Amino acid sequence: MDGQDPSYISNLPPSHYSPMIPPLTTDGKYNMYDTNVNENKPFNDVNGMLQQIMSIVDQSLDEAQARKHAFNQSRLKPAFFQVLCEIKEKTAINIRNFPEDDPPDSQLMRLDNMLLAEGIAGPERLGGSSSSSASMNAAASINDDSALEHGDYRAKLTQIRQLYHSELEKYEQACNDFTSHVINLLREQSRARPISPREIDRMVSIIRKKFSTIQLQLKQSTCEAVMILRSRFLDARRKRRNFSKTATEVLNEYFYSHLSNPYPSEEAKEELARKCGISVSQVSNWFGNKRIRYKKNIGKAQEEANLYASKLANQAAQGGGGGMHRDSDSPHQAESTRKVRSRVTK
DNA sequence: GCTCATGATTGCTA
DNA sequence: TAGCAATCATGAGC
Repeated sequence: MDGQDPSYISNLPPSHYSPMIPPLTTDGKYNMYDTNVNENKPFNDVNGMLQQIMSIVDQSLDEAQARKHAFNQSRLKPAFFQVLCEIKEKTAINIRNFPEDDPPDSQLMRLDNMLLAEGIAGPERLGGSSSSSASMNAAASINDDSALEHGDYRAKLTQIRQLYHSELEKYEQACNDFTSHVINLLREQSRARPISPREIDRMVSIIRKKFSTIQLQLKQSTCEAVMILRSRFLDARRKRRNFSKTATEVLNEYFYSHLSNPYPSEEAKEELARKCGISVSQVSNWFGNKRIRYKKNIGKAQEEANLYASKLANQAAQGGGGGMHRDSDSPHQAESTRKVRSRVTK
């Protein structure tokens, strides 16, 4: 929609324009050379103003500037432009209308939440993210190698965070620059064209939407980078580490001292996890593997069982004790004992 | 490089 | 949902 195309006016009911608009020529254009139109006619009626504007493209730059200046001085100009703005609102401009109060994009919200959770977005936290830190701490508590990797992980996460913020800043700067440029341009143009403040707002909104699409892509690629980093550092299969000797001993001691019921309760698992510096799920994995491998190789396991039995006997003789509860401490365990015995003899 | 040990994962069952 | 069984992937010893 520009000021040189009068088509939107011709679509209006005659009451809107007939007294003002010059007669149309046979090819559908306005007769710029109508004898009633004086080229130097001052901007003192709407018909004349329209004619002056329509013919402005045929003039030299100086002439056009002079006419534009005179036009801006006209007392009718504000009302005239207001009418034209209303016409634009009611006609062609509606095609470009879009809902101004879009619901928040769910994908964007998911990405924002993830970036927050990973410590990429939001205020910087010591040690990076809380969730990833927790999982990394569990992994890193076993040995120094893991601790080093933890540091490496955090360094890489910080790198991603810095890159994300620097890119985000660039996008925001570019968006603001471009928006203010367009606003200035439209305001300048509004001196000679019917551009309402609402139309400017709409244009700003369009620009912001375009830039937010770019931001979305940035957030997506940042999330991907974090995912790749996490899978590289946290993929347990690739980074499998044997538990420390102490941890294995603690677990074996519990296993063989509860051989008839090698099913630690949640509390026992937590205690074992704390003692061994591993997670509860690792304790569960260990007992799962241990039970199945014990069952498969009961001969060899028996030797190991004897070893731990004598060790426990020594501890008992010295008045020590492992601190963990023994077999048949509870009715629940007695029931479990029956269960495991029937399973092992399957 | 091969073999065995071992921690983790997956699919299934009760 | 916990546990079993099979399997994968990696570590460690030789």
